Amino acid sequence: MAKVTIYDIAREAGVGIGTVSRVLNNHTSVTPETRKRVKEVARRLNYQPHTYAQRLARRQSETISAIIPFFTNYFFIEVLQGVQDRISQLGYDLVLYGVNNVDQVETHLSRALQRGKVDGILFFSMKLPEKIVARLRDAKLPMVLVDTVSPDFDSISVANVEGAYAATTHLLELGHRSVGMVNAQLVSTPALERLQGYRHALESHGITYSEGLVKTGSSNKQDGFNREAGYEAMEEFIEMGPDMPRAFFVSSDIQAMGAIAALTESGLRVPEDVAIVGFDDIELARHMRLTTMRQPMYQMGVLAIERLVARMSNPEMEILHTTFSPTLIVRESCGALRSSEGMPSVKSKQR
Amino acid sequence: MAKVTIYDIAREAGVGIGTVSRVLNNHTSVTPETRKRVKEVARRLNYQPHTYAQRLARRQSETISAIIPFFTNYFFIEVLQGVQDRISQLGYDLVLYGVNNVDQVETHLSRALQRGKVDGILFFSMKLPEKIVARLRDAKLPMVLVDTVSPDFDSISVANVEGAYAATTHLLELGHRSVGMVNAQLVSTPALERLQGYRHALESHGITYSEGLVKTGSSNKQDGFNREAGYEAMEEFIEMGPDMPRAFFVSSDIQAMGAIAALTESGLRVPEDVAIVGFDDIELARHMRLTTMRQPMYQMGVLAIERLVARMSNPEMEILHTTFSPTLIVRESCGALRSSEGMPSVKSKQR
DNA sequence: CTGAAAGCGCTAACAC
DNA sequence: GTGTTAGCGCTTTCAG
Repeated sequence: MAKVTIYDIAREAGVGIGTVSRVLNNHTSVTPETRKRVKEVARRLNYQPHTYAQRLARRQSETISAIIPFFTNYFFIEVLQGVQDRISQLGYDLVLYGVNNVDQVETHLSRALQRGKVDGILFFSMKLPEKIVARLRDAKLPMVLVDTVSPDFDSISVANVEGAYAATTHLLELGHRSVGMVNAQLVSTPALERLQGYRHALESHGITYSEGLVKTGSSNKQDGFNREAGYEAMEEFIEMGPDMPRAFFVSSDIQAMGAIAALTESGLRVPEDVAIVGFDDIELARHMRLTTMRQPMYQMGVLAIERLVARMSNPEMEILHTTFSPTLIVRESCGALRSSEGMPSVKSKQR
Repeated sequence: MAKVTIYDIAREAGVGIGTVSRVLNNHTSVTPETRKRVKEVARRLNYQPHTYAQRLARRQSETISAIIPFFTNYFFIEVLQGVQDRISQLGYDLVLYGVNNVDQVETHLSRALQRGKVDGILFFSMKLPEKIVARLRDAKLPMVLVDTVSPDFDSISVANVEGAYAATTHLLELGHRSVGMVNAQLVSTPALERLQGYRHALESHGITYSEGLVKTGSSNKQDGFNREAGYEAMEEFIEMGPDMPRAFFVSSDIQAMGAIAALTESGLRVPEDVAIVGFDDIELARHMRLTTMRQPMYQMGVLAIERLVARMSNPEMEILHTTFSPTLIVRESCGALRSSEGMPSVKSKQR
């Protein structure tokens, strides 16, 4: 590999390195003529600037890091696409710190905090370790939170209350008077907020909220946002027998998968016997024809980068919290669509 | 943020910067005493080395980049976990270039090739642009291919022939004499190899291979590895009427999803009427109870990094191609499990 | 406009 | 052992 430096160019073009630097960085005040000559030589020599020499001299890294839990799966992958697209348009590099378990959060954050390494951080879907907050603040490193919130930093998230309200309302407007909820553990903020939205929807339709109609299941992996928990919760509902609601708002699509499995195994059909609305719109949801609340993941990623860049260029900017409204995606699981085909599930046809 | 440099430390500790550098880099030949003192001061001043100054001086980036198609979704996410875990153990940074469409491949590759930027590249699941090969070779930048192959570079991939053979054999051993295949476009190497394995399996069981029993569908997005193509292919089979095979090897899980939908919509049940075996073991497969060939994705990621690091430290090393054997995961879609046992519980199906 | 020179912060070769 | 001195390759004053 040619190890061409600006000195080589300077020599060849018969100018000083300062001038070379100027034309390469599109600075003003260089004669069109010399500019042309330098550019010409640079191309001929196949010059490439050395990334780290630039970063050192410019005192900025032109890179952004993302600390992201791998286990959120589809959500993160979609958001990441938005992040990636925007970031590369802006000419930044993305260094990824994927977190497989909570212990890695601190390690990775520390690395990202290494002096000069990154110009900004995106922190995803996890609660920010308290001990880090202080370090972060006096490191003065711009950071924006995605899918999680803290008063100290900018954030991009989803309107959970509103989304749950819309989901529940949809079921109500379909004529259901008894709507249950399969929720995740209340230690999780999204779970809490979605419960709120569910409850509000009920009440503003003149229906009394009842604790007995909200179940969580015991599997607490990922705060209950998992398939088993959904399965277990629905099993409990099924045990209620005839009193069981015929419509459910489930706090995540992945739980809805479990819930539907439980239903199917008990000979209950979706949506003929039971209507389901989920939350997230993971890829699975489309295949399963699940009605659900979609989060604008790609846009969230794009905005996250834009917000971060904005803060980088103006650290004194007021802290901004943006929430996106999820959209109701009507498919078949809620029964709103009249369909002769039913749900294309392997199991639903086996019985 | 404290902008502490080794000069500050040197002054405070009453030594030269050389000495400071030595103790910080755990070099030999420093009196235990001064070593202790320097470390002490460094900690007190909360010193952090400047990443890019180090990289410039050391002439190595301690970072690896991955160029990876986002659209392979689940596969890539799993592999990435292995990559991430191993990479951070080794103390490297991962810069990610996610590709959303083919045009980005070259852009991203060029960026990764920027002088000094990375010590090595991981290139995933896509065919390497010819024009790049040359540049890559004389950039002398170590690169390993994952899930794709080229004679010029190390690679980690999956034994497609073998996997397809195993899948087909499984169906054959279940008693099926007529086994069809839903394949992807033959322009894709994996598709070609999987066809080979299918054919070999047939022939070594004394069954004549027939072209009429292999269908692809017309949707050519991602070389036919998509849901619609699977759906279309299966529709064609269904039109065969009574001559239609009752068992199918499908070249990817995502196609299998489409195929199953087509079957279900025609009133055919899986596995009672038709047996299906897929390939990949994406997350969806578990939920759909799809029998399939699992690729050891996490390990592939780990090995990819190890291979890359090996090559970085020894560029003259002979080029190595490693193929992993996929494992047959028996679930319900193939009919091997007796349905009289009832539906397995959700939990028992978890990995 | 442009050349020379002084850093950016660290590593490493070289004397003492 | 340890201080000194060159770089690493580029950006950015500062004179002219």
